[in-house]
Amino acid sequence: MTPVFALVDCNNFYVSCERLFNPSLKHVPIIVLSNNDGCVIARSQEAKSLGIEMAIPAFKIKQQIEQHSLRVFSSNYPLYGDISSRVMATLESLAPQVEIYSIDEAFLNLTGFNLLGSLEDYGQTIRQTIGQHVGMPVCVGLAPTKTLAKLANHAAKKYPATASVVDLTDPERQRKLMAITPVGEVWGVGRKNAEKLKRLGIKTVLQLAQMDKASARRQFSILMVKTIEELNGQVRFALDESPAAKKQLMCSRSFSKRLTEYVPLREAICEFAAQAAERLRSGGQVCGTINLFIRTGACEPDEKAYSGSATAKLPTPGSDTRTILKITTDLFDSLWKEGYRYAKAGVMLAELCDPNNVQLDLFSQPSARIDNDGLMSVIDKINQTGRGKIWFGGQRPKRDWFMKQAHLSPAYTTRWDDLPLVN
DNA sequence: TCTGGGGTCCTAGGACCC
DNA sequence: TCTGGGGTCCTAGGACCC
Repeated sequence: MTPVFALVDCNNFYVSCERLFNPSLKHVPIIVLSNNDGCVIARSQEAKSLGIEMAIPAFKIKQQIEQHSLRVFSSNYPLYGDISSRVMATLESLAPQVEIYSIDEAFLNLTGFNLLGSLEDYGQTIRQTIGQHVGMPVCVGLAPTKTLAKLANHAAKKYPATASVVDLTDPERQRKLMAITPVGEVWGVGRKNAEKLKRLGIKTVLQLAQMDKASARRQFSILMVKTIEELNGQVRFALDESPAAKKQLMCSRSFSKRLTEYVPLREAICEFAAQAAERLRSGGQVCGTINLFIRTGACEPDEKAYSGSATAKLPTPGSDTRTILKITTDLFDSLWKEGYRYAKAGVMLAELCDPNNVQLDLFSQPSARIDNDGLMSVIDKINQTGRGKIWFGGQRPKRDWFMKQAHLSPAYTTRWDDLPLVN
């Protein structure tokens, strides 16, 4: 049976989320900024047409923002996350197998799925259903492999004549599309490898599909070979419905201003460590090691630069904020150096594992293995009803180093006070 | 003044073992 | 003392994704 994968990808996802509850934003140019209002991470079609580039720092386009009355938003992840889960829930009702690939896209496995009409009709059904249930515009690409489905989706976005759905199951159609698509558009071919491929004379996707696999293995990696095979219709990347457990978890931020004093930086680091620990517990995991990094700014060349990183092992894997804070602050004391202007820091929890599957220390007492006094779960429960109700001594949530969010929209769907009103 | 945050996988090279 | 081959494990760095 020929495999059929669909890739459903939301159009300008963050921008579309902002528009859902604010109709005045339709048809006007909008951009959404990264954390700290740093750079552009989403653009409406109108903003793209104005030539606003992806990932450009906001300060560089100040003039364009004023000139074209661009509407600017800070990223609002509680809102985007909630809209995302609604889109995914709708998709789960439309296909037998769904792999949530990112916040705004999902692969469906439609192999052998009994469709009433054509694949293209089903793509339109998906679009209409998500439009009706959530109000989110999406594009759908259909093909025998994930890599080709990605390509089909790209075409559905790029060419209006496709009505946002492209069925790329026909080999002749695959060839035609691959011949006019630059190689850098392929899923898995990034900027570096696209440049390298071009130097080898491979400029289109079709040329990559026809590349000699042995030569691809030599000059790139096994991933490039798999990508070539996928472009030729052979499934090398299967649908993954239940992604593997996380292996590491990070909480890091740039500060809204440089930190030069010991205490505020320590508070920030404690905050990151506590947040990371909370996420660790919410995933039902424990961690074996903790890594801390602190560093100065990268974009001020005349400033004294310092970047420090250190790792420590937990005596036994755990997820207790008290333990994690203690180790993190010890690491901080080993890294801290006076006289620098710190711009960013982060805490990474690694060697994550299932608490029931922990490799025991020969000499550890069972009671010391897992945080079992119940304190953490009580704190988590309380904090679930509103962030930052309870915190530990070293933390100072929402201090002035906290990220800049000058253009934040309301949390329409996740905070009672922000519910939109209908008059 | 101002350039995100959070992940995964692959490879090369070194240490160490037999 | 020198040399060879084969293997594992770990780490750092790089590339990719969104």
